[in-house]
Amino acid sequence: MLEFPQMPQKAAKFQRERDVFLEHIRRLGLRRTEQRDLIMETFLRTEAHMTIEDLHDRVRRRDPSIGHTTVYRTLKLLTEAGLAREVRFGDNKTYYEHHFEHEHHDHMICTSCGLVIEFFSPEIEELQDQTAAKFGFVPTHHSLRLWGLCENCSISAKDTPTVPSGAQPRLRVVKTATHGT
Amino acid sequence: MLEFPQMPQKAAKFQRERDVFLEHIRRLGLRRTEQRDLIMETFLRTEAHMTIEDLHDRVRRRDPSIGHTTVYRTLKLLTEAGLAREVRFGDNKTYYEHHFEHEHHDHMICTSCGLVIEFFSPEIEELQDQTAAKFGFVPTHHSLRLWGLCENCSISAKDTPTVPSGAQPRLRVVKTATHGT
DNA sequence: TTGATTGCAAAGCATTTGCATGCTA
DNA sequence: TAGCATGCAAATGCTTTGCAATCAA
Repeated sequence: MLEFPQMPQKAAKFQRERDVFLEHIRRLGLRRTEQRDLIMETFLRTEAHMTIEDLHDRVRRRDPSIGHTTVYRTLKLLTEAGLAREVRFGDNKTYYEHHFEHEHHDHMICTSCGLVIEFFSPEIEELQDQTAAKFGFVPTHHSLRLWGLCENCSISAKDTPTVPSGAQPRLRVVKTATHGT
Repeated sequence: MLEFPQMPQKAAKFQRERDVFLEHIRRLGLRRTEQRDLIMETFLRTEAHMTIEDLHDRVRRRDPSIGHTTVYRTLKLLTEAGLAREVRFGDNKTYYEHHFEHEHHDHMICTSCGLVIEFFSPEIEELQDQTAAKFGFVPTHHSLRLWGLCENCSISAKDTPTVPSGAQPRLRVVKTATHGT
């Protein structure tokens, strides 16, 4: 069981997420297993975008016998249940982020350091709907990603006019900064 | 050589595109070959989003000996030269679209019939920049995709409350409808 | 003549599937 | 006890790489 000392609201949220997962499994006539519990718990306690491989590594620290197939299958269940969401940042990797009781948001990805900023703009959402309406299009969901340089990297770039560049940066930091305009 | 009877402006554009490609190849110290010419020409004359496999099929109608590897490599050159652009519509396939002298645009994808609508909204672009600026983020490029039902499919859905659904639709139509608000 | 290009086969990757064994309910 | 779950190995599907033969400049 996940423990959140001094963080009762996180513990409560985990309870709700676990209930959603167990209910999803029950509804499909599936079974609760130690592996699924461990994978769910590990996913929920990790506050970052992570790939399947990241998650598999973390899970194996607690149970080295778990295979990657089970991680794939469980992450699919978590996604179906609304606890996880797939995201892609253009580096040909599939990342997963927490989705339960998370507001919809979009992403800015720093192509220099890999920082990912989550943001939300009600104005952009509104304009998307208006634009879609002009084509008689009824949107159900969307994806907006901005690539560029984050504040730190654009300052560095100013200091060093010659862009070092070279290898693609590994996405490594996640800064959650959701707010309206 | 591509021929465009009664369409002198298309012929002229093809000239410019071919020049860009040849110049790109020359600049890199590479060589002009029949295969590259044929692939470029086939790509340029096809007015649709196409996968590598689509393009390979078309190319083979004129020269069955061309291998898929060469198509991959040439499409990479075309992309570098600014004539092609990779796009993804969420069906796990990589599509390529014409990019040369095309205005930037985004996509709406009908999840029922596969129609792809290209659109452009200066207001959305402006708001993206403003939103990025709030985070000190300097965007270089972006991707916005809206999924939902196109006009025809949302009308059909009204007539038939029970959505047939089932298999994922194959993206099959491209309607170019670029305009501002 | 030099070195880039080609097409085949094979290798890589990420993800999925088949299947015998193991384990929930 | 029935049949879902697991983990391995193998199969996919897409893309890239190694390499010998070929060809452009």
